[in-house]
Amino acid sequence: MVNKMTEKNTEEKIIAAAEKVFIEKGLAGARMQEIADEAGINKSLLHYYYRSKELLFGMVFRFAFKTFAPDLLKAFDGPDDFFTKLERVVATYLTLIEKNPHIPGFIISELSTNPNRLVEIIKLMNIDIQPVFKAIEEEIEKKTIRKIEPSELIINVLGLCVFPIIAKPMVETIIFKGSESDYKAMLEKRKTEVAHFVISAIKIKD
Amino acid sequence: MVNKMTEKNTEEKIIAAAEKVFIEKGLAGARMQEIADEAGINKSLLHYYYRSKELLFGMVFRFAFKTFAPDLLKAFDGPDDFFTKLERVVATYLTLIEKNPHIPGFIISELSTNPNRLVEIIKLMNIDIQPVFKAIEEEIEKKTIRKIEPSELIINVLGLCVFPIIAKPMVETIIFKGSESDYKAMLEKRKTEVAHFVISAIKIKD
DNA sequence: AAATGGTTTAACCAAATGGTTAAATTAGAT
DNA sequence: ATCTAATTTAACCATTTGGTTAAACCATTT
Repeated sequence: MVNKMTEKNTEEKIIAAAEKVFIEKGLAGARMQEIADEAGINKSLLHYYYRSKELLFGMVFRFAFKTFAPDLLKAFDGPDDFFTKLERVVATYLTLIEKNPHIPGFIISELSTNPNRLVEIIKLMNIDIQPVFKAIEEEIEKKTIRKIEPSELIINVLGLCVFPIIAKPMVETIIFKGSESDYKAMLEKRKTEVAHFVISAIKIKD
Repeated sequence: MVNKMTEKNTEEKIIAAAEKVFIEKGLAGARMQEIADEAGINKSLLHYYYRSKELLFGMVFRFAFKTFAPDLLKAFDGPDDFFTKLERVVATYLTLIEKNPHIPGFIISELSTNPNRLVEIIKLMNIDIQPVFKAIEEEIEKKTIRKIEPSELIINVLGLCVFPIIAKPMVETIIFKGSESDYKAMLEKRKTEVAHFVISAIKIKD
């Protein structure tokens, strides 16, 4: 056993480096040599452990997708009422992507150039949003929220969470006149404000 | 004069081809040869007319940005009341990006890898969202909408418009189980529903 | 300590890629 | 018709890039 637990072994170093480079530059923009340099190893080791650029990229992409796809849905079961869940989902998700701000854009961008990637990945993951659909429909029946297509509500919540992060340069430059601190403050505020906004759009008061 | 008005001249053919290829594949993924093939011309002509890949890309990027940045703001002046404007802005913008669905993702993605591009482009364009800020603040004062940060409202509207289009593969596959017609119907519906959603989130009824 | 098998490296390779060049072609002016 | 200047093309070039290979290295077993 080489692995001393304290320092990463080669495979881990490669994955960490590949994540960094691929997520930052995309499949087409990434260079195998840059990944090797980032990992501090010889380029041949990339092929020794992962065969090809495409295969290594696949690892990174699946990791990224798995990290970001399911958390949303899981957060939606539990005993709390719908609005509390919504608040929790948004706060959790925004915190997660705030820590990995390049990943949503990476996934969207790579899927845009190669939507096929999604087909394979979904086979291995079986994502089921049916429970979320059901939860929304129940609220509509209970008349706690107004009639709305569940798909529409889900898309809205996702868009409100993801957009300010993937569009950071534009938002920061144009809306906040280049002030990164204002941008960050906005992100922080959205952890509560997005749910607040959505709830005030759908809640039926009586 | 070579130009017969009916058929595009070489420069135009190049730009059209470059738009298609760059917007589809991004700067890093695009190939000069592919652009030449798409335009039906010799690769040397790309350099003859536009010097380098970077310069040709700059043309395309500025065109894309100019097409998509300002329309939003312009639609916001006029005599109509705030909610009518909002409805019009959303419908207009969604129609525009529906016809060019790859452009928003293209801009976001390229700015993500090189935010510096935005700095130059803003010099040539001077985008001023101040009027929109003001319009929102006035509505708040008039108590037609609840107290909300203007930046927050703008970001929300943009996110609700842009997200379902840039995330098409995910939305279509996961939320609509692969049904493109359902996806398209959703987009169509959003031309009115997004404004409706936003208005119900901010309107003060009395 | 010698053998073994996994790991790592330097050197190398073929294909791809952005870009150049010089010749050929074309269109308009004289 | 001939000249001229812009346009277009094929051939070429240097560099980059993903990938391979064979030798070196190193830890463990015997």
